[in-house]
Amino acid sequence: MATLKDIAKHANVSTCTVSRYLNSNIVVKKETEVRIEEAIKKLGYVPNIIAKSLKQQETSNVAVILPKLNHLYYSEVTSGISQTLAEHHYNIFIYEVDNLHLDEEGIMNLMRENMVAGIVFIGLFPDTSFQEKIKEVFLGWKIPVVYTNRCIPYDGFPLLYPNLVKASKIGTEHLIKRKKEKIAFMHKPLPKDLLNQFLKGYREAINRDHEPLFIEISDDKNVNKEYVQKLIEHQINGVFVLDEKSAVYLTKTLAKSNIQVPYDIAVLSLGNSLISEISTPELTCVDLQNRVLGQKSAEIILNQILNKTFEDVTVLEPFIVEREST
Amino acid sequence: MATLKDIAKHANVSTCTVSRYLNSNIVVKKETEVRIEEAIKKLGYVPNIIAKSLKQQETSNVAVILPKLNHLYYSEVTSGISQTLAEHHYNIFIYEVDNLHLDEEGIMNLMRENMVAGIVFIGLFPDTSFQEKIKEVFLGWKIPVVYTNRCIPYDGFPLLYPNLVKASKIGTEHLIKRKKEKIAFMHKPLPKDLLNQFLKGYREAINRDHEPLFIEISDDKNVNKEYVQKLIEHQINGVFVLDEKSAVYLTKTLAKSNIQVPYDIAVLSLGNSLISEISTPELTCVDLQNRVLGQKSAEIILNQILNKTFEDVTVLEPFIVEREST
DNA sequence: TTGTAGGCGTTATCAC
DNA sequence: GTGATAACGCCTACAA
Repeated sequence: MATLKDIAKHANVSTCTVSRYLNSNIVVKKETEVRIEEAIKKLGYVPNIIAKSLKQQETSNVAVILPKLNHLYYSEVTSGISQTLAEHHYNIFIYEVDNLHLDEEGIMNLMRENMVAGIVFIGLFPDTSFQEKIKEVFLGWKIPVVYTNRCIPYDGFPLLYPNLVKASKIGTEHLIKRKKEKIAFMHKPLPKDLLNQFLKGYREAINRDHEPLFIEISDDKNVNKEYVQKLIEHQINGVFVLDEKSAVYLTKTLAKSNIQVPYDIAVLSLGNSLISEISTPELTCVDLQNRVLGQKSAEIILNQILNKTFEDVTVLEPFIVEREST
Repeated sequence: MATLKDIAKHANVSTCTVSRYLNSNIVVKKETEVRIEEAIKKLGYVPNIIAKSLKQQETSNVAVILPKLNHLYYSEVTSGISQTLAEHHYNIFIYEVDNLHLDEEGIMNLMRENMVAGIVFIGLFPDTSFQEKIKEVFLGWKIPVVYTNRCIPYDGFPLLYPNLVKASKIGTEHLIKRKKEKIAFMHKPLPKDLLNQFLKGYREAINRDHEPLFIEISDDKNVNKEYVQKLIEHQINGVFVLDEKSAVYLTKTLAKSNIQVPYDIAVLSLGNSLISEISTPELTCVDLQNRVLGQKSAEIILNQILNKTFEDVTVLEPFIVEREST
């Protein structure tokens, strides 16, 4: 494989002339340029980024760390990241933590070993011990970090997440607008602080004399008649479901119970992926702007790398996508 | 950041002792080991893979090149790749070609620049001009390559795909077993060679006096009543749909037309993602083993890297997953 | 068992 | 405008 040296020799100039020409650091004589270009073409020269990275002590690789890729949420966010990074000629490493068999320390060492230019954590590591590790990386080793989609208080490194309080609020308001005033919340097991945010938005929207009904779906189950029974008992006519898959299974179960969606009970889900779109009936939902989330995450990483300013906390505004289920 | 040199100095040994100790090339005196370990811990040493890669002229980064990540098919295959590669401590680069704004030459140069250890192409580049480029990379520059999920004749580089003829055959057979003998094929626009494979499997399964009905769905449309009308005209009672999303929209449209699935018309889709699972009714489908496809793709790359033997062509066997739509 | 030194392909600091 | 030379951090012959 041809190297810079080979090009230099072939073009009768020094390596540094070639290097500077390629990086547009200097203007070279037209004649020199021609000879260099010719040599590059003839020898099929391609620069070696590894050598460059070693010399410059920085790579153009950004790591994305997430639980799993084969999920519409994560792949959408990641695709957004990938899009923005590609525009700036950065490469993207994917790490699925479940596959890594590494503890937090191991993951961080992996990042350092590979000299990644930045790290995007997506919705991960609820425990605070890891936050300390991330802070260490961010503050100590000065690796740009973004924490995407964990709604935690600001703690020294940039955060980026959707406004969950508002998501919950506009979702609830939408149901109320559809004359569904007895509204239940359905959700898979969830950290308490998250749940509190949803509760807050819900409270802001709801009539104060309406007793909220929170229904937690076991992690090992889908929504079934048992859950629908609860809805009936409480004379619920609107349900806000915190994940799309559960929302789908809810509508399925309602249909089997001869309960009409949205006439008897309206269903609104959080998250607007293909799932909501293809469900029967198609689900009205709160769009959390997943792709934008990814794009902005990448932007914040890039701004850090390029020493530009960036927001400590970026909050995305959710919006309603109306379909058939409300 | 501490380097090997620092460790060596701190432990009062030479860099090469440390290096060889770390790479388990030699056994060192217990005492030396202790001193080295102590230095590593004290200085927080992490090896620099970039420098290592430069020296060894090889990286442990494998590139996955695909059209888009935010799709259940691609993300599932990629997750499989990621899983197997992670087990062998390889990193994975993701390149979404739509975002790259690079022609084939540009993509290949990117691979060389980054000195990737291998490349997995997933379902891409139907035109043969690019096949030539890939062959050049594979044979000329000796970068391990796998071509995943393009059912083309063997042409010098390893191929890996599901048995589409069989997929089509067992799908058709399943419909026949359910007493649905007037079977239509529905599909989005498709390269002719692919279509021929499906046709072949179909022919092997079907009664010879049954005239096949192929329905192509416009790229800009979902299945609608117009298509259902065709089914009725031809007295179809079973449909084999070549993509899950279309299958879902077909069942939706059938429901709206008061046609019962599976009683009046059975529907069977190709591909077993979450989409088939959550559709109403849940779709019987042909599982193409997407995750396994990814895993095996990674294995073939690894075998090439490690100079082990590997199959030129690997064909995966599809199987039926029975749900409610047949 | 351990040390010395050269080089992987680049860029950067000088000097000319 | 251009060139020589020294790094970047690691591995590895070869030497001791």
